[in-house]
Amino acid sequence: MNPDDHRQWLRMLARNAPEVAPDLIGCRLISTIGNVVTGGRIVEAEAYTQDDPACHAYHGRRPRNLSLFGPSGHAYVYRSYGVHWCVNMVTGEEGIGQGVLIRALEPEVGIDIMRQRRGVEIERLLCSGPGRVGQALAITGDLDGASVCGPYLYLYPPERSARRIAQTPRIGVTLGAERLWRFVDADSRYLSRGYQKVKD
DNA sequence: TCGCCGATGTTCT
DNA sequence: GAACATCGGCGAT
Repeated sequence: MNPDDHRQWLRMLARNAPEVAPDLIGCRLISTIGNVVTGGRIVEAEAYTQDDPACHAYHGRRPRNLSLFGPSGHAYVYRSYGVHWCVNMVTGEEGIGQGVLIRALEPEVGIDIMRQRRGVEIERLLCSGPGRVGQALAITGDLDGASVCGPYLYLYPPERSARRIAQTPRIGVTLGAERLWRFVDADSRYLSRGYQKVKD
């Protein structure tokens, strides 16, 4: 990416999460952990904002969520249910506390490595869920706050843009459930769950 | 296909 | 204590 494109890319991520999330659909997320390259296309993402009771920033800064208040263009990695590592893209102005949870990828790079890490053969189950994405890409708390411009995590713009994007309630969220901030590639086979079409 | 359960870090009441 | 931005395995339907 040339410097101008790079700056524009970072400005894209500095907008508010509900605007960034649909634009992340089709982007490529790559991890290079231990000299191994894995990743794929983002097909499912959810927005969380500071005034949203489901957001980890809602109750203010905590040791765990500091990176969510850091500069956009970085990752916020947290442990879910004490078991899984989930990755977010930090968005918005620095200090606000918002981001986009990456919920599913279409596997593209290092598929056999991801099979090993996941202990699963079926490609469809490699990255279809936030905990699965973390495991397949070997993302852990060590990457909390890491830049998405390397050297461990990379986020690339889509190479083609024509996608049908659907908008649904977020998965597993009770507080703030009325916000339709889950965005999916409507034609992808790799979603963590299907979606019901929202009435026009 | 569904629902329950266990694993278990962090924060809240 | 309980809830939670989860997942995989199990048994019942």
